[in-house]
Amino acid sequence: MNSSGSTKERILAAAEVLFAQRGFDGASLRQLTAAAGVNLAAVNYHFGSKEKLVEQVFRRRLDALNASRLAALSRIAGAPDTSVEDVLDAYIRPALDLSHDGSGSLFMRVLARAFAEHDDTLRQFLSANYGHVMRQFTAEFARLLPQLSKPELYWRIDLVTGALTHAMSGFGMIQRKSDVSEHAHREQTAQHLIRFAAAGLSHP
Amino acid sequence: MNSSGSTKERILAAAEVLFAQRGFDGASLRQLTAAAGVNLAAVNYHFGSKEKLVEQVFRRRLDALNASRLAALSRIAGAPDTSVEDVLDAYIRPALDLSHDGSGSLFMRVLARAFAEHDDTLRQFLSANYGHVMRQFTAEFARLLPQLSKPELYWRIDLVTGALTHAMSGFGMIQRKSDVSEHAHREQTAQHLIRFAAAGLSHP
DNA sequence: GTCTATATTCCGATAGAC
DNA sequence: GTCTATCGGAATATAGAC
Repeated sequence: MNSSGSTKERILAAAEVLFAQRGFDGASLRQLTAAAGVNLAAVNYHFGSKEKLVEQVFRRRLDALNASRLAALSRIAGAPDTSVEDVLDAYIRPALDLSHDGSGSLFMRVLARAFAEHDDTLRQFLSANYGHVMRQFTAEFARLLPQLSKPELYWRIDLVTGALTHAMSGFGMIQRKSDVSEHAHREQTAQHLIRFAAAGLSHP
Repeated sequence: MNSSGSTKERILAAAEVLFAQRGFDGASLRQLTAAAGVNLAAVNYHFGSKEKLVEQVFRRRLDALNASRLAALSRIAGAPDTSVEDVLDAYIRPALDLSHDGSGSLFMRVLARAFAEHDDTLRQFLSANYGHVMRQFTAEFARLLPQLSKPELYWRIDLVTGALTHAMSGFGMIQRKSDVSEHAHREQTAQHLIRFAAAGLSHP
């Protein structure tokens, strides 16, 4: 018996794992369809091409992830007692929750690869579909850090993005100790990230 | 007429550019030798395989880069008036200087790709050959930040590495303005990086 | 929708002439 | 050391039977 889910869904799940492990070029459709337990031709039938499959791998996660981020942000944006840490939490926690559900944790690696790829097509796709999320978060940071000039704020957010991508994709040197549960480790990661990023954003 | 340098050197230079642009899998030996103006068979003759060529691309830059970092560190390590910013400067400035010389700036992208690849062979190579550099810098940070526990310090250095890799490989959203010279832009990058990282490392 | 079979292109690597 | 020619295989993609 094949794993659960439709053919499309099984292809997407297998693609996420293999793209994280081997990259977009490194993972072939043959490996991918074999892992999904579907026929080689199924990818082109359901998605049209490998490139379109890549887009759908992003869409599957990012639609929910960024909606969750914006929902969390809307609950605190503009409030008088909101802190920089709160805004960072709204951005980071949805990604953390994602990593609890099965292979979701690997998606952050896929995202990190997309950053490193510098592929214009992919970057335009991400910017066109999810750019408004970053803009809303930036606006809230600007409200909370009025002493920073626009260029200065952009610099700092850019550096936070780097630290965040690095940490969330788990390619740091810190390895989870075997006596720490996966959940506790993720929570610890979030706390370190938030405090570090808040310090970097807020320093005089 | 072919570009300057020996065949080996021209292959290495072309490989650096293409690996940065297209990745290790994405750049083929055919594109690479065509760009270098050498015969397809030259790569296997001079390097043995594509994988060994990748190693040499790293060696060509990292030997000098890390020697320069350690030299800068040795001039300040252990001194009573050394600051966290000084140590960060010792680490970052050599990478900055590298980017002044021709295609050297692209090497930081190659390095960022290596991080994203998660390839064990490559990671072991980097750790075995250049791990001592990170250890010496970590020791100096530990001296300057005695209030931090070892795990806490490792966390923060890891996050700094993420921000640094992100910024130095230039895939941030901040684009250089046309009225700012490349040199001035790099200097500005370094200043932002150092202050940001120092804040993230030192916060209570 | 799923399959087999195949078209076409490209890959890394090497043999052997010069 | 450099070249041509090619091997053996794997890549994406598609045509057409079921």
